[in-house]
Amino acid sequence: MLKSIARQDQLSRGGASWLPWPVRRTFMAAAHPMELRAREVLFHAGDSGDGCYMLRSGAVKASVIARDGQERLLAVLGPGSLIGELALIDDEPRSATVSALRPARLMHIGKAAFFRLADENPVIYRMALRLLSQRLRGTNDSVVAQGTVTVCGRVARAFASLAKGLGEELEDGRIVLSHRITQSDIAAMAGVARENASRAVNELLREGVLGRAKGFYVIERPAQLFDMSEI
Amino acid sequence: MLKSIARQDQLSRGGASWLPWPVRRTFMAAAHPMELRAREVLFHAGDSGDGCYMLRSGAVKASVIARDGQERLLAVLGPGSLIGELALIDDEPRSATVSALRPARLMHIGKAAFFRLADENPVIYRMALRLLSQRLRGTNDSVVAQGTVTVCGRVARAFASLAKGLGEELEDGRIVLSHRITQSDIAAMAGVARENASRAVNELLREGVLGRAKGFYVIERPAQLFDMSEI
DNA sequence: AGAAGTTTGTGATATACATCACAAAATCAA
DNA sequence: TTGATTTTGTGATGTATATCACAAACTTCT
Repeated sequence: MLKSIARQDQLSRGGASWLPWPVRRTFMAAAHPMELRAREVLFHAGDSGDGCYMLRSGAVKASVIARDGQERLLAVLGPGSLIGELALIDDEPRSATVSALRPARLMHIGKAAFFRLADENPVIYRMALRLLSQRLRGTNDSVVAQGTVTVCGRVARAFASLAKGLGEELEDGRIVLSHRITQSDIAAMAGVARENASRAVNELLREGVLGRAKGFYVIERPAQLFDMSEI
Repeated sequence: MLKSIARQDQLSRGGASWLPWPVRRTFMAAAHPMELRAREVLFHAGDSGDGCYMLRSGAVKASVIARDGQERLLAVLGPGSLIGELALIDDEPRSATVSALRPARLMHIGKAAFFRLADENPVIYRMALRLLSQRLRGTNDSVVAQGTVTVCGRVARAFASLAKGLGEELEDGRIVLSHRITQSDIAAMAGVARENASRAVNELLREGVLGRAKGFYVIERPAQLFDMSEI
């Protein structure tokens, strides 16, 4: 029997599930359901954006294209994740491109509705602050890691991030990433060349930290992986 | 005559100055003034923290020590900046060490007081969300820059960040960093070796983007510097 | 099933950057 | 001032990682 990581650790996915039930219902009532086909783009970096999204099912990635044309994956997000909240809050353009890795169902909530609800229920503001706060801790860590951690460590971090975003924990503690992930994705998350991501992944497989099952990556020893990811 | 960059662009410093005046007065009434001597530590990464601080005068740095012992500067902050808001919001330990670069005056506001005031004045929540949102955009950019931008570009980014944190704009548009900054600081901000920071700084001086006056760095061509800092 | 496309593995080479070493210059302390 | 300390500049060398090249192993499509 599978238990989503998100269930234990909602915050890391930015889920709204822990909002008090009445608030949550009002919130959902103000939101509109929508769907994305695989590879469909939700929005592009630079777009002006009204509102944010909550991912109900499926998986999406947030990425930016650097000046030199390289794509860098900022995150791979699974069910429960809040998406596009930056533009909602500060009226600046979308900071990243978000697209579906596989068919996805989302709820959209507009800016006006969001702030109206939040003004009535400050718990929503608190939730949003916590979420951004957690994300900021994560990116701060990434900045430091990028400069001090070796390729293999950064690849380990990429897997740790994937585990948080879309991992499902088995009873024995192992974590399955039930989505086909290419080494190019890993490379784009870790910020390394694809060839070196390949070597690092094999290193992790050889060490037994990582495994494969039915074409999916499995984190065999989460504790060790997370430890490698520490800065 | 000097004009602080913060005056034009409060948000980038996280200043609360644009809060409606009545709210601002209530806010300040709930806060306690305090001082730091040069080099004094406000808090260490890992400390538990109650409340946050607003920098009234002076300058502080936020840094983390990576696993390998390297110090990485996340930011150098000037008057108007909000400090320590992450631990305030999410009850986790302090994410970085903050210490004074020179004598500093701050206001401290406790967690309970902050949330009481914010519940009464949602504009405070909105301000805090905007602030975190802006910071998140900044760190996201840093992550991408770290992986795709060359040493000289990252050093340019460090200067751009310093300009936002404690720059003062002259009438002619140049920006003075009225604080003694060592190349080691630059290196720690850019995430490069000190020797290479030295070479990059001299490159920028040679190109005329950067200059020196009375021992302080001057950004001679801000537009060009900011352009170099784009990802 | 077979062709076409994509992903992966791996050696060889190139390169940006770190590290080392040390002297010159600037700053600080008495 | 003058010695001590910190900061800076710059060559020489080392190393991790990017880049190139190409074949093998998978997927996907019809």
